[in-house]
Amino acid sequence: MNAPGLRERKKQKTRWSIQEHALRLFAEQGYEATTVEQIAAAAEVSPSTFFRYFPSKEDVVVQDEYDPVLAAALAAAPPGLGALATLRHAVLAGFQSFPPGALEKVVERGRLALSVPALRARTVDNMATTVDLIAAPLARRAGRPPDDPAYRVLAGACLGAMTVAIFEWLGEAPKGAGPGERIDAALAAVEAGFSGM
Amino acid sequence: MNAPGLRERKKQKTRWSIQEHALRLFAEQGYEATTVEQIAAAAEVSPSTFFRYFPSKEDVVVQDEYDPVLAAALAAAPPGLGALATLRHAVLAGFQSFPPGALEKVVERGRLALSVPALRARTVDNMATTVDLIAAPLARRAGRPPDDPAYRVLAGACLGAMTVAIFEWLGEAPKGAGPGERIDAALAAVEAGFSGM
DNA sequence: TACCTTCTGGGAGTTACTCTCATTTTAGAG
DNA sequence: CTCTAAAATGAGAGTAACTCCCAGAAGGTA
Repeated sequence: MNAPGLRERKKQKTRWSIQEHALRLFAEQGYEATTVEQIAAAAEVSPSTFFRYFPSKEDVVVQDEYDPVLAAALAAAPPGLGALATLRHAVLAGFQSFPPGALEKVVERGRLALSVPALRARTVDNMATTVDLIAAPLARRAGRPPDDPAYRVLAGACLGAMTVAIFEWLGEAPKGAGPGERIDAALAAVEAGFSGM
Repeated sequence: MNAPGLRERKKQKTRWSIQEHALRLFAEQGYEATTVEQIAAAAEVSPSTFFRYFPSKEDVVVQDEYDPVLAAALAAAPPGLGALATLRHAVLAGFQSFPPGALEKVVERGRLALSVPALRARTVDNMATTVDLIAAPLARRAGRPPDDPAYRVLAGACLGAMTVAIFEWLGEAPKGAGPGERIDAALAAVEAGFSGM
């Protein structure tokens, strides 16, 4: 019944406008040198409205769009695989569900998040909260309680490896392997117990 | 020649006083409800002085005392071991160099850092910056360049596993295995490639 | 048209943090 | 002990992120 009404469309537009202007200003002047007031002025809203759309200045950059994707991919992974194989399968599937053009934006935001300490902290912390998201379904598949410490440790190790792989990729010139392959290689190394190192 | 002079001793005392009063107030009223002004007043210094000793309110709680310990232990580890075995050895040695009474304070600060989002983010981010610290000496031992991506991924995986193990330990009642054993078990699982899971 | 809900803007207030400058305190030399 | 240079402190003003509150505008409905 709901073709989203004018109200909803306007809100979407406002949100998008705030974010676009913010990222542009961050790129031009740097994150800390850009004030919320400037962003609000550029997006033609009041500072009050800015904080209604984003609870903090950091949230304009940092947001978890990948968690639901990963959760869905984990749920859809074929049965009968080990925990690490399941995760590898899900991560690859999740990456393939991404439109190819979206990568540039991800890279830009990622680089920003990497270079500004406050943003990096938030980003890494988000990953830490993803531990449950990964550990619970993997444990369930194995017939273990969803908060099984062993599976949480496994999830932590995989997230740590993936985080480093992504940061490594972001820190490079855009040649060489894409993020999907990097992450898969990292998980493969975990699966092998880093044998030979 | 240097029995630390009066000046240095006084500074140490001031620093300690600020931190003690801060942690007490945080425990009594909560982190966010405690203002820097209150801490400064309790420690009988001016707010200016507070910021001379701690660059931010967060830094009163979050600080890296373990990195140098771990670095030293890594340097002192016996040669001939694989990367993961070296790390396990170093971590255990590092823990054993801790006075046993220090644990309670670590636990208190750890619980605080775990429950306040801003502190948790800082804590986790600190761990992320430890990747180099671990990866470089391990890579060198293997005759690889210190920024070898494979060793950075290994370090990331180990840090992820250790972080989860510590958080798991902090979240529990103080029964059961201590932090050293937890971390060692986590690293053992990594070394085994989480076989059987 | 009239009404109700939701969104917006503006203003006042709090707090973390920075910078500057005058004053005090300490260390060491004569 | 005294004088001087260096270091530490305190006080004040200023900025920016955020919060709360309230009045008015815009969207949806009868």
